[in-house]
Amino acid sequence: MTPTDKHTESKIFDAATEIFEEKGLAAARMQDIADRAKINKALLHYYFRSKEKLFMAVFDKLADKVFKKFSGIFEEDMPFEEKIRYFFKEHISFLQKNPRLPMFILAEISRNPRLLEKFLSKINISNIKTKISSDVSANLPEEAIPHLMVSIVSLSVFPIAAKPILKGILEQAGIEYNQFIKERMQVAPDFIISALKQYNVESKNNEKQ
Amino acid sequence: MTPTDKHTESKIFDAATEIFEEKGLAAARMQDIADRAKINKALLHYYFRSKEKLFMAVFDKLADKVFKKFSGIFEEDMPFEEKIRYFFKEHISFLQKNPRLPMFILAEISRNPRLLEKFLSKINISNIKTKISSDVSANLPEEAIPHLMVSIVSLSVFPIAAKPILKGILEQAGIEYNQFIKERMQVAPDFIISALKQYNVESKNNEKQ
DNA sequence: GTCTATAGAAGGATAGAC
DNA sequence: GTCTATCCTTCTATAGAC
Repeated sequence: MTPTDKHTESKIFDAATEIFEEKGLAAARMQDIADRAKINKALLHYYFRSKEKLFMAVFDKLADKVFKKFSGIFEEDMPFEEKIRYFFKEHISFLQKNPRLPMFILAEISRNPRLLEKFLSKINISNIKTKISSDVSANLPEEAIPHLMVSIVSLSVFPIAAKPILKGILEQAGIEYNQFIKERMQVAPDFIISALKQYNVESKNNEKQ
Repeated sequence: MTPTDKHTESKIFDAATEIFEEKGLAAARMQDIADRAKINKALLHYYFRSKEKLFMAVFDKLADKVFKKFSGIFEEDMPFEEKIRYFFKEHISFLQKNPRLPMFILAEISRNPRLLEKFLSKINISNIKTKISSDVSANLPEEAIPHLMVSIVSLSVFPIAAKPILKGILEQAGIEYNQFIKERMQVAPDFIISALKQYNVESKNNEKQ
């Protein structure tokens, strides 16, 4: 099955995904989507009723995709340090294949808080929290877990979400963006693991006093 | 001088700033801006010619504001560890006062790459790089500086830029967002400094071998 | 400088032929 | 199911009175 004989509905859906990811809901034009899908504008309404409904279908699918990736990783059964490395490898290579995805989700939610509900209904945060809790060295206190998680996500998502700016700044400094991101698959987990090791050292020193 | 007898031009500018930050260029309406400024829609065009020009004026001002804050901090004369702590304190409290600013800049640039040039022209990256280079312990190799910088910025910007999502997730876990961010002013620099200390320890061990 | 009224263009949505 | 033609609303922008 080649891309050209896919059914119309999925051609529309794929085109809509590209346009919405690129421009966001407000700037996207039904005409743009029809053009990219190589069909007539009226067909968009035939299949999806309205721009709003088409957008919601796309957003829902993409939010799902993100969450499957995010939460799946912590289910893997491996030692914590290895899991952190696995997370960054998996996650950054996923985001590299979908570089517009994080900014799309973040920007659309920040402009339409009603989308947040749709998003939150997909996660069960305490599941993940418990999982990590049992993983991490007993030295890390309960309250530190959410901070660790936010740090991990910040370090993995931000450099991809801010790609255009970061790419621009790095190039001013003579650094190639794609190479830099590849390095981060190693650098970022090193960074986190170092911080946790040092934390353990300091905890032991405090116990001795 | 009370807010009500400010000159019309600056009333419009302030209203436009709020609306554009909140909705982005594409979703913002000239009527919204006129309403918020409590003047007539025609006056917007009298003072700023077009929506595009009004937007550019706002974007330029806000990009300036961000960069003054970002680059200024590393000019301070203090030991590196203290500087990191100072950066997070200053930066997070700045972003808390302007919570929509980072997402506005990131989202608008990612949707209109022409804005990037305007933004980049404001920075001199090698200045900052040299400054940090001379700050950090001699143990950190040259190539690691950009990674350190990106990690610092990721950890400070992301939790604010992703506020709506993060707030939603934290509340599901029974954690209050503002309190959490306040804690990060301490947690994030601790995290970075720990990682650097551990890095130094490992470098010394390698030398011994 | 500020307002009302309106022109003019763009975009979402539908009717109706095939 | 798919197309052309067109309606109708919304929005930017301007004309012109005060």
